Amino acid sequence: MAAPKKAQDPAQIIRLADRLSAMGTEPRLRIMQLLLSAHPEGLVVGDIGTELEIPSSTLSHHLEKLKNEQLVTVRREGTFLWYSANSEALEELLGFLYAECCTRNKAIEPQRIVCCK
Amino acid sequence: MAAPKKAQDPAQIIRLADRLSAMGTEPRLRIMQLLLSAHPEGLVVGDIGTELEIPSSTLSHHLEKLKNEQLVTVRREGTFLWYSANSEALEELLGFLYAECCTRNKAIEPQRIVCCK
DNA sequence: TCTATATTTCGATTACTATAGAAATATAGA
DNA sequence: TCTATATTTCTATAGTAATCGAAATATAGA
Repeated sequence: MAAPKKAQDPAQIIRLADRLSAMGTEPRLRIMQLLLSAHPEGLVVGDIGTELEIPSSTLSHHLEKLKNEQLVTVRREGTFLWYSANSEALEELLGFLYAECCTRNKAIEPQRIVCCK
Repeated sequence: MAAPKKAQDPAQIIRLADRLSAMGTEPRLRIMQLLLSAHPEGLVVGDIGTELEIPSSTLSHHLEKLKNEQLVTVRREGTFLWYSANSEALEELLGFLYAECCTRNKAIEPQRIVCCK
């Protein structure tokens, strides 16, 4: 069995950076937010576009980017493509940030993330 | 007193997206990681550059970007500029992601972030 | 097969973003 | 003031990314 991925693993850092970047635009962050609110079924492309008022070709590019970074998954049902948030990728990302900020270092107290509000 | 910022606040989404984007390159994610490991004192620009092998002009641009997004703070001590991770901005970011994934929606179980590994 | 609808791909434009050498600026100390 | 060191700004280049209308493709159903 391979050793667990460390935060210093160059490939992991690059993957995490790419995922942060993929979520780092307003339209795509809204897409992720919307898909999470419809988790785990997800939403059809057309409904995402209608909800967020994004032209279909633009939306298609954004979804492709999120898909390339494994932040979303797709399944086809007839003519429709259902996009869902990929909780595994989000877990890795959130786990990394949590570890860096709250565990490996003590920049943020855990209860400020976990309990409050 | 102003109402607490909701996740739907357009300005907050844009700010969070900009911060995700700012951390969304390998060099800048490494810078943040390094600054967190030296938190709260932070590090001098030259030491960051030496550690990560980034030319000074390139590093300066990366630091400027992180500073513009409030992800780092700077203080001068003589000739040296000390950069530190800004835990408040990181807390907002981590809090948002945690809420979207674990609280508002149930895409990830909290204990998968908080306890494991 | 023909039509309607869903989604992507094409093509083009525009605008950022990362990079880094060289020059400029800032501070401390002699 | 002069020098040394730290850091930024200038300048340029190359690559990447966001946008979206129009055309192409995919699927279902009549």
